[in-house]
Amino acid sequence: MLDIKYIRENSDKVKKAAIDKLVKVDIDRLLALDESIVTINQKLDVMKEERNILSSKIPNLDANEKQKAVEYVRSLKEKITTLESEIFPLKEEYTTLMYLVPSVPFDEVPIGKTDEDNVEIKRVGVVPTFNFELKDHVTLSEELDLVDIPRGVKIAGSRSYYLKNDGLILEMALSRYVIDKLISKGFTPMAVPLMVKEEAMYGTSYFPGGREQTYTITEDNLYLVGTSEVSLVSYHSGETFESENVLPKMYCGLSNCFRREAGTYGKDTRGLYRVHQFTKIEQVILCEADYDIQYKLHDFLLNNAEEILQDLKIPYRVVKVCTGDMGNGQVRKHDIEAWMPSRGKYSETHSCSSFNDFQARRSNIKYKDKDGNLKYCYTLNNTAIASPRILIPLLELYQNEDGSITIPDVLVPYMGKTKIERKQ
RNA sequence: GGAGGAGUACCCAAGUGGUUAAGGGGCUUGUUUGCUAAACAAGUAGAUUUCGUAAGGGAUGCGAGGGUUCGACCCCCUCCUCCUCCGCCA
Repeated sequence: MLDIKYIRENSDKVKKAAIDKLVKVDIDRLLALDESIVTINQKLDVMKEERNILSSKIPNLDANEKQKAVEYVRSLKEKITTLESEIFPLKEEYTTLMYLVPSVPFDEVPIGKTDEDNVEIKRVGVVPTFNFELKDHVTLSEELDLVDIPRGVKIAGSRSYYLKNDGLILEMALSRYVIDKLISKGFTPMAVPLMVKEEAMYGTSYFPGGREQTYTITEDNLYLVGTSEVSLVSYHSGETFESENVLPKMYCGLSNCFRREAGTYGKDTRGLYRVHQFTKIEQVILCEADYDIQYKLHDFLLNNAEEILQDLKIPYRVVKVCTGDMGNGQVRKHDIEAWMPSRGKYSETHSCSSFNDFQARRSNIKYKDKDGNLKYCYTLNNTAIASPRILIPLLELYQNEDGSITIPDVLVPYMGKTKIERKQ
């Protein structure tokens, strides 16, 4: 959510942002509503003041005067009620529009419509060549009994799977290695609620836009999170930090993530790339409302993810995400795409975003600055590791001609072995 | 799941329909005394928004949202949170 004052004073920028982000929202209508609401509210305030003054005098009046006064205030009350019923639909429309208004991306963000317009800024690592025919992760994991997709589909429908044997251990090893790394960088590790209230979904700006991607538990009015970012950002919702000295707050959340993947029917159907339920460790930072601080922390988050891929010796590229491929609230975003041999291309494994105060405003997270002013925090997040998607490059790049998988060096201590081999 | 109770400021807590939401503790400032400290006095109800160059005024605000009323912390409804007891349970 943006500050209405900002929208009033920068309507051209906001309109351009909406066009660039492919968001349909009528800013002129919003501003007209804002003006009407303010005008009516002013009238209401004057009438309410009169009502308050008069009604407070009523107990001291004699019977005759009292009756007159009550009648007058009653008529005043009717006018107030009428005005309030006029303003109500305006406020509703205003709120609906406010939730749709996107944040204004930084100037550096490329303008474009889809992920094809994202701009590659670097490639790291060398795509290896093999002198034998490569198997894809589905074949490898079937042969080594690491994953069972057919039975996942039998039990839970399409895009479902079982992780088995060293497949599970590998995921746990990755998780533990990543958490240890992030702890060493100052993050507080957390396991988070996977089911959250609607406020948390709105507060992190996944709602109203992302409703159809979200699993709903109707009976209890709860929602399954698509990322622990929802729970981590909401952790401090409604709170005010007493001083900027306690910032930044750095958290990493381990969670299962649930995504309906509505509208992706027929897309990425093979294997573990696009599934309804996965495991992810997410980095989240709340920081001061300062461009430079946020900028540096964004680069820090991005670098952490890159280090993880470098440790795993997975070749990747980093792209600047274009306006059309950005979320509503994001002002700067980078994706990291890992090389996936079976897809023959780099594909997204990490996504790093800065929000300015877009989420903090909705979640009401503030801090008191040096001068005692209350300000909304800035929020940022990035993937640290998401499995099973990361298993695609991992299994495919670490496969050997005999069908075994070499364990990356950094994971050996967590796996307790150096190879996954076919059971005899 | 069943039966009760509670939510007021940084903390405790009074307030059951009427002007300015008691009182403690803590905190801040001041006065006093040789120190730790004590006593006394004053200040401590946030936050949002609107009008105004400003000084200052208005509206909202007692867990959240509605309702009744001329007027609601107080009465009614819904929801959230916490506590006690019973039942169930990894």
